[in-house]
Parts: sequence; structure tokens; C-alpha cells
Amino acid sequence: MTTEDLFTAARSRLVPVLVTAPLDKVFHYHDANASAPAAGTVVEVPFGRQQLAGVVWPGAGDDEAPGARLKTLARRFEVAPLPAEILTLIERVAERTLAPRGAVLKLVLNVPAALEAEPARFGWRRVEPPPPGKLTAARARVLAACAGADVHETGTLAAAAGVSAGVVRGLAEAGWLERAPLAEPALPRPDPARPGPVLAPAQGEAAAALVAAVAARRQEGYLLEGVTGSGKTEVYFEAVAACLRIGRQALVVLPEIALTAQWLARFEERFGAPPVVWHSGLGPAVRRRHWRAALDGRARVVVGARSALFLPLAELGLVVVDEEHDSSFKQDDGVPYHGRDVAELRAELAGCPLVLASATPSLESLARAGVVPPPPTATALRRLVLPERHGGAAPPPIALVDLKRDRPPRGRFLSPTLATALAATVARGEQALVFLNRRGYAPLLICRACGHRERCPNCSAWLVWHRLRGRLLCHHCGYGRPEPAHCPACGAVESLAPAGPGVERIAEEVQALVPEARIAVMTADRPGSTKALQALVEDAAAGRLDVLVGTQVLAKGHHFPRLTLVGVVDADLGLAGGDLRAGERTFQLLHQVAGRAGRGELAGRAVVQTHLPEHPALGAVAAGDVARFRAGEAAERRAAGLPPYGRLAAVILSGPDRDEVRALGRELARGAPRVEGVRVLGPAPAPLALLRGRHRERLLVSATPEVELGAVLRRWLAGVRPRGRLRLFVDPDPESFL
DNA sequence: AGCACGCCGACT
DNA sequence: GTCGGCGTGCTC
Repeated sequence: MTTEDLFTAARSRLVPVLVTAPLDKVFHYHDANASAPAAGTVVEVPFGRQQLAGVVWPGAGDDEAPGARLKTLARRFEVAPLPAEILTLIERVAERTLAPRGAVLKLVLNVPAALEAEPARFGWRRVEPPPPGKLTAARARVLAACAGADVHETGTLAAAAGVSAGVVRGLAEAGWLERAPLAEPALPRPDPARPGPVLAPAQGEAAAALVAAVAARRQEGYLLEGVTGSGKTEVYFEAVAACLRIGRQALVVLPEIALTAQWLARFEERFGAPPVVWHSGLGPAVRRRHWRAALDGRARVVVGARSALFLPLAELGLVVVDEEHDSSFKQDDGVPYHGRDVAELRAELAGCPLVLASATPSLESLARAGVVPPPPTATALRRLVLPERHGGAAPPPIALVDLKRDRPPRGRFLSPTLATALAATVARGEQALVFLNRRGYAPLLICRACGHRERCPNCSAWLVWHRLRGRLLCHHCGYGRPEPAHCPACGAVESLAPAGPGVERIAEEVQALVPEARIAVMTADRPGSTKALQALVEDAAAGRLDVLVGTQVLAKGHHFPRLTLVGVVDADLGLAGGDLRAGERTFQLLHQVAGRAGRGELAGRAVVQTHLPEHPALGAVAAGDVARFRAGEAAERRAAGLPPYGRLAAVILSGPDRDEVRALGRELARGAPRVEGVRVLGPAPAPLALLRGRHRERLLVSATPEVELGAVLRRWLAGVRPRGRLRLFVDPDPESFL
């Protein structure tokens, strides 16, 4: 030890800590411990009146010398320090999203229980030598199951011996078994050496490129493009295998909705063991086990929803984003990050390949891959295309039904064309899927006597009639009340009429059309619906259902062999509202939904109903002319300077008082940046002008790609202190404009 | 984000 | 006369 070390050790040390509060500041604490905590050490600190988790931040802290009243570090958690990559990730995500670093840290340390030491669990071990005396048959079986010096759980032993837990406890009391601490259950290890499936030539080529990049640990981005059923998953599984072979961890992120039992089954089939999963539905025990496994390296492959991007994996060798176009990768509140960007950041920090996979890539990725003209500042993606459909089946033909000409009967929503197709499909013993992205029975109720419409008291939205539940619900804030017996405005009885369709109403219409059909409604919104949904999927796969009517949940991940008809009730839904990505999203959704048909032996087809058959997105879907649609969309965005050829940020102001919100909006507009290449539009009422009881105004900032938009926004908004209950939220890269 | 401090209206 | 509303400010 040098003199300097002695000096440092003797002095109570100053430790910079980033706490899990939405603050950007690094705070300092005393620490009298003999060894200095490394950067990344997870600690608990007193903060105001509370105890918070935090992380020891590298450097001395960027602020001026801390004040006199320093508190002392409460404790260090018994987990490995967060890898330096994670600390950099926090820094970079905060910078990019304009969120405080502490808020990003909270995404990483989101599992308070994971930080505590594993609560000791106990099992049983044989007592050696065994005590004298005779054993009953049941007891002998338990003892036989309890082999060697291993420690076994009560439940496992009882099950193996076919007896109740009481017998096991009895054996222990009689002195044959002794209590011993149970080792943490080992995580199954996916095996890359298992033979993979036989790949088609194009698949093999793409897989080889990815495998080479993983093996060489090249920091490169790939766009893996292939239609539904072209075998994208198998291709990136080879990259995962390569990653396992070089002894590094692989991270695959999927939209939560696509992380299905079927996906997991495919993984297990390839690797002989399940991956470590990460999604919102995990219980606290599993969360903690998986979080710790990610950090200490026992988790070799992690599959999860976007929150998995913040897991503290220390040895990343591959990052895959499947369904990379999916809008659910974007977080719209809190820290407004895009999963695709965070995935790329992680790959960059780990120095490993990134794979973006999709049948319908985002225009952003297509531009970076050079499919449409690339934006000036973007890093390129290498494009891998899987042209054929696995098994050689052609994609299903898609017919557009013009609702202005092929009109449904009054009060109905299925055109004669779709109705006929449905009946014929069921008559042939095949299955149909009817898609409508609208939950409930009807999107609103209107009084025929006085014209009154039931609206949400907290939001600028109609109340949706959920007939099965007998309630009116607001889909934005969760407000609900029982369905009224008469008009609340004029008192007229039986005057409330449903306007427009929801899935429940469509199911009713299908039932009337095809009385003998077995019909189910699938939506993702019911509480505890995961199990019920699973059961429905199994029923459909086993052929116990003829027609599925449902929302978004139907679009992904399930494979029904007898499904030959897909009907889209209203393709125009996503096109309303003036969202810049409306066309793109409609195209992606229709492509995906239609792709559900005819994936088995039987040929399938899709019938898409619309009032706007001339819309380019719909025309492209019907004609199968993907290239034309992409080129047109890119040209339009380029001309308008919209993403990916320009940047767009949203500033949302909200508060309970409309006039105060508007006043703040005007104040912001007055102080708007006057910078070359930046334009500020608004303020204007935000699309949902009233949401959860708060009035909302929005300013849009558009900028050329060269502008440092983050810095401009920071400078602008730093001078604005929203008073009182006013709130200011900035999304520097909004995906949705609702 | 929490949490307290602090300054103005309807209650035992 | 207090309980409690939420506006304001701070947290090493």
C-alpha cells in the first residue's frame, strides 16, 4: 500500500451516487468502508426522508463541491456492480430523450427485490448413516427419490415418490432426512450445438452473414427482411447460436404481444432449453431471478419486451429486434425512448452486431438500408432479404372491397362480398379471422330522440359501449359506468342506439350470417386475459373454432393451419387523424393480418373493406406492390422534411385549467428557438385535447437532420418553469401523434 | 418522484 | 379556533 492509498483509506471517502429519482443530478455521500466502491456499485442511500436505491457514478460527480451536510451511504447491495456499458447507456438514453438520468436508472433498477440477497430456501438431504429401523413402502420411495448428497425440495420428493408432503416431513421427524439449504435452481442452458433446421438457400446465406458478424464481433447493423413465413426467426436463431458458441449473451426483443408460447416453443425446439424471458407479466420471484441471472452471466439468451433492453447484461454478443417496425417499441411517457434506438445503442456499446428483423420494416430502417433514399446523417444497415415463403406457398391474394359501392345492409358492417366469403369458408370447414381494431360493441352511443352522445368526463373521447360487460368505458382513462337504461339527457327510453362497430358487434353479425359457426372474440384488454387468450388460441389451433373476431392480438404470432380467410372490417381506421406514419402503419398492419391466411396446406385470401380504395397504402397492399408504396412514401416524407429525412419533436403542455395551459403555450411560442433549420409550429390543442382531466396543447418542432435538435430543445425549455399544476413533456422523437 | 413546509377555506 | 387543500421547493 502506498502512502497515498493509506491517506485515502483513512479519510472518509466522498462517493458520487445517481439515485432512482427523476433527477439528473449526482449526489455525494460519505463512505467509511475500507474499500472504495467501484463505479456501478448498487447502493442504498438516505435521500430526503426516504431510502433510495442508487448507483455509484463514475468520476467525482460533475457538479461543484458538494455542501457541508453530507449523509452516509446506507449500504452496498450484494450484487455485482452494473457494467460500465450500462452506465454509459443511462447517460446516452438520458441525453437523447431529454429525460433525467435518474429516471433512466430507474428503468435499469426496476426490480427492487432483485437487489436484496436471495431469501434462503430449504430442502431435505439424507441423513448418513441412516438411523436404524424399518421403513414403510411410501417412506422408502421418498428416500429412494432423495438420492446422494443432493438437497431436494419437499414438493419434488413427494411428487417423485407419489406421496403427500406429509410423508416427507414424517421422514424428517423420524430422523431419516435433515433440513439443508437449497441451491438456487440452475437456469436451463440453451445448447447451440444442437442441429438447426434445414435452411432454404436464401436463409442459409443470410444466416451465414449474421453468424460471421457475430463470430467476428463486428459492430454492424443488419436489416433482416422477409415476408411472413419466410423463416426470419430461424435465421436469427443461427446468429443466437453463434453468439452462444463464442460465449457471449444474446438479447432478443419482441413486441410483448409477439412473445407467445409458440415463439418460445420454436426456441426450445432449436436450443433444447427455454431462454430467460423478461416481460411485464412476470411475478416478483422470477423477475428477481432473471435480473440477477442477466447481471451475473447465467442468462445466456434473454428474450423480452422493450424493457429487457435495460437489463444489465455484461457480455452482450448480439442484439436482435424482431418486428422492428412495431410501434409498441416506442415508449410514449416517462422516458420517451424507442426500443429500436436503445437496442442499437446497446449493440454499439457492446461492440456487437444488431439485427433488425421485419416483414414490413419501418421507413427509417429501409432508408438506412438503402431501399429508399437514405437520409444524409444515418449510419447504414446491411440488408438481408428472404424472398420466398417457406414451403413455397404464395402470399395470399388481397381483395379490396370499396364500401361505397359494395355496401353492407343498413346497420351492418360486413359487405356482401365479405359475408359471402365468410359463409363459404365456414361451409368448407375452414377457418376465418375477422379483424377490427376496436374493442367493445360500439364506439359510441347516440340518443335517437335528442342526439345526445355519451362522452367521457375526463377526456375528449366518446364512451365505448361494452355490451358483454354492460358498461360504458373510456379507452383513454379507464373511466366507466353501467350502461344507462334511458337517455341521460332527455330521459327518452330505449332511444340509445349504438353507432359504428366494435368486435363484439361484428361477432354478433357473423353469428347471424353463419348461425352454425363457432365464434370467439379475442381482445387483449380483459384483466387476467392471458390465460383465456391462450385457451382461445389452442381452441382455434385445434379446429374447435370456426371464426375468430378480434383486435390487434390476432395479427401476430399465431399459426392456425385451417385459416383460409382474413376479413378486415375497416382498413381506414388507422388512416384518420393525420399521423405522419398512418399510411405506413396501415400498410404494415394489413400486410401482417392478411399474412395470417393460408399458412398451412390450404390456400388463403384476404378481403379488406375500405372507403378509400384509392389510398396508396391500400392500393399497395392489394397490388402486392411494396416497392411502389415505399418509394412514394419516402418521396413524400423527403419533400416535407419529415422523418427519416428530417426530425420532428413534440412538446406537450398539460394542466387542469385550459386557459393556463394556453397561456404557457403562448409563452413557449414567444421564446421559441430562432435557429437555422428549425421551425416551431403551434401551440394548438393536442389531438386528445382533454385527457384524464387535463387539458393539453402541443407544439411541434421540425428540424433538418443536421440540426442538434436535442441541444436546441434543451436550451429552449431550460428557461421555462411550468408553475402550479402545469406540466411540460417533451418527446424528441414521437412515433404516434396522439 | 416523494415529502414537508406553508398559507388560505369549511368543519368537530 | 383547527384539519386539510395543494402550490413551492428540496433532496448529498
